[in-house]
Amino acid sequence: MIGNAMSEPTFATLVSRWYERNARDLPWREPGVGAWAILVSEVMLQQTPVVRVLPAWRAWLDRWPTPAALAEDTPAEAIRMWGRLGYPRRAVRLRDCAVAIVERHGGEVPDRLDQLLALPGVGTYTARAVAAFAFSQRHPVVDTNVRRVVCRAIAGEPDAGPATRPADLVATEKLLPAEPAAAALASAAFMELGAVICTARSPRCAMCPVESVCAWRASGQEAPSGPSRRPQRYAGTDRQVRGLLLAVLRETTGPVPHQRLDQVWPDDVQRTRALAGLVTDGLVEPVGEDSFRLLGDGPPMVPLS
DNA sequence: CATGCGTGGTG
DNA sequence: TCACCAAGCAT
Repeated sequence: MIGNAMSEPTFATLVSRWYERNARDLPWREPGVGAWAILVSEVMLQQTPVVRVLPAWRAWLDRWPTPAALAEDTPAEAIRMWGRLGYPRRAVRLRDCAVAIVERHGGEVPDRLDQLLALPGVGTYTARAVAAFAFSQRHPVVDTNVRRVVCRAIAGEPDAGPATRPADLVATEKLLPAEPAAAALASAAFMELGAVICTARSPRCAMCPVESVCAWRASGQEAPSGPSRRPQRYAGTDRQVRGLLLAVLRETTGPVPHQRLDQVWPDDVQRTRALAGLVTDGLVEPVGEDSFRLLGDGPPMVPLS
C-alpha cells in the first residue's frame, strides 16, 4: 500500500491534472448542462471546428431546448438552423434522433450505451461521449484526437489508423481510472490534449504534460508517414454542387423552381445527379412538376384523385 | 473496409 | 496559392 501511495502518477492522472488547469471553457462542459445539450454538441462537433459550433449550438438549444421540441418541427427548419456547419444530413439525423428519443424513451436522452448507439446519427464515438460526459459512466471515448494521443504516447507511433478499431477502445480503456467520474474526466482530458497540444501537424511537445513519459518522444518522434490516402478534391465534386443547391433551398421558404436551381451549376448531368442525391438522402423533396423544397418545408403534397 | 458526405480557416 | 484539415456516421 505504501508502494502504491508512492507510485508515479498514472498517464490519466497527469493529463487530467493538466486538463483541470488548462481546459478551454466550452459551454457544453459547464456543470448542469443536460444530456440533450451534450448530445447536440457532439453531433455538431462531428467534423466541424469548435469555433463554428459555438454560436450554432446556442441558437439550436435556444430554439429546441428538448428533443420533443425539435421532434415537433420540420426537417426543413432543422436544415436551416444548421446553417453552414457542413454535412447537413447531420441536421436531419439529429431531428430523427429527437423523434426516436421521444418515441422510444419518453423524450429523455437514454443513458444506456446500446440505446444511444441505436439512435440515428449516433455512432461509436458519440454514444460513448454522451454516456461518459452526460451520465458519468466509465467508457473509453475514442475520437481522432484520443487515437492520436494514445497511438503516440503509448505505442510510440506517429499516426493512428484511419478509423476507430476495437483495439483502440481496449488500449484507451486500460488508461482510464476505475472511478467513473474520473474516467470521464480523463477522456475529456485526452481529447483536449489531442486537440490543443498533441495536434496532427505540429505537436507542441514543450507544453505537453506527458512529454516525459511519451513513447513517441522517447523513440525520436518519428515523423508521420506520407499521405496514406489521397483526399478527395472539393472543387468540382458532387459535394460542392449539393452545397450550392442546398444554399439556395435554405434561403428560400417553400418550393424553388428547378430553373433557379439550374443556375448554380452549369453541368446538367452533375447538377441533376446532385439534386437526386439530396432527395435520396432525405434533405430535399420534389414538389409538383418542376420544383423542389427542403424536406417538409410546407404542407404535404396531396395526390389528385 | 473504402467512400461519400460541407464548410471555412490556415500554414 | 491550395492542400489539409476539424470531437464521425452510414453504407
